[in-house]
Amino acid sequence: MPELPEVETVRRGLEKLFPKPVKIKAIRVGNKSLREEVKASNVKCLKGQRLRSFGRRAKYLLLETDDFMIISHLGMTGSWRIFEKSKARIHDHIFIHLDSGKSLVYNDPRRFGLFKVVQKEKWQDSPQFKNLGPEPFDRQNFKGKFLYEKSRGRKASIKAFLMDQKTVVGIGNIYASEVLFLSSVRPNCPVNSLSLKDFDRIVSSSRQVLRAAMSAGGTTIRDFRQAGGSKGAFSAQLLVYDRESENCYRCGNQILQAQIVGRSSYWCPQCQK
DNA sequence: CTAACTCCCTGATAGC
DNA sequence: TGCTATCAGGGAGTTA
Repeated sequence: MPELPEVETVRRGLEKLFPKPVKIKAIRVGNKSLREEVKASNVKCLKGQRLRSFGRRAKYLLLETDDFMIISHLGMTGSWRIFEKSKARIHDHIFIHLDSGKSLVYNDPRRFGLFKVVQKEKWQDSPQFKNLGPEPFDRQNFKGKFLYEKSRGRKASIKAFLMDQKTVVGIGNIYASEVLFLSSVRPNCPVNSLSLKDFDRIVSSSRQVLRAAMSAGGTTIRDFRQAGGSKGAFSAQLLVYDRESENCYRCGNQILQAQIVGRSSYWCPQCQK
């Protein structure tokens, strides 16, 4: 569910709701494991800490406290919500009770998400942050030339390449299809056959799509919710994703759908070559 | 190293 | 109505 725009939307929502540090009064975790087990003994150190800032790296949320960093990944169906009164819902797994009386609650039906607490200064040492590519809005490192050079001699499709977090972070299945539509490149095109010019377009389209999606508060197909509970409005602006057999907004041709390396992909056979 | 597959898990939906 | 099969926005582990 959550790609960069969704994670960033949650981050901004939390920042807006907690502009000043808030103290953690208590933390409670459920007994079902997420991607990794969440032990009460590993999170009890958060009691008494103040939540100071909300960051993001790739699709990971970084909740900074006085001495620790909470690393949170939403998997496919994870969400952070703020409640005045904590009335547990099904699939609630983590409750962070704040001094203000509000509670931050993590809900995740499929439990593909991640929640771990590490020493603040060492958060980048976590294995999750090894081998990650550049951020899409890092103009120094994410550019056409970088993708061009990285792709030489490779056989993967451009869609697999773009979704690989070692190439660039934050792009998942929805936005990969959208980016490639804007770039006029078919998702199954082998990366080795693309030119520097193609990659320049792919880079600028990536930023364009991600920026627009963030402005709209992300994309809700089914589960995604902002921290305040609203859905993401970018669903209404999707050009190809989830539009199989519908007409291309640009040329009118039918949008095609196929599995590419195991994921549903959408494209216009007329606009994308 | 790369690339393709499989699995983790629950819920929604389509088809019979 | 009720059953079964398939699919879903991610990522890690295995295999060749």
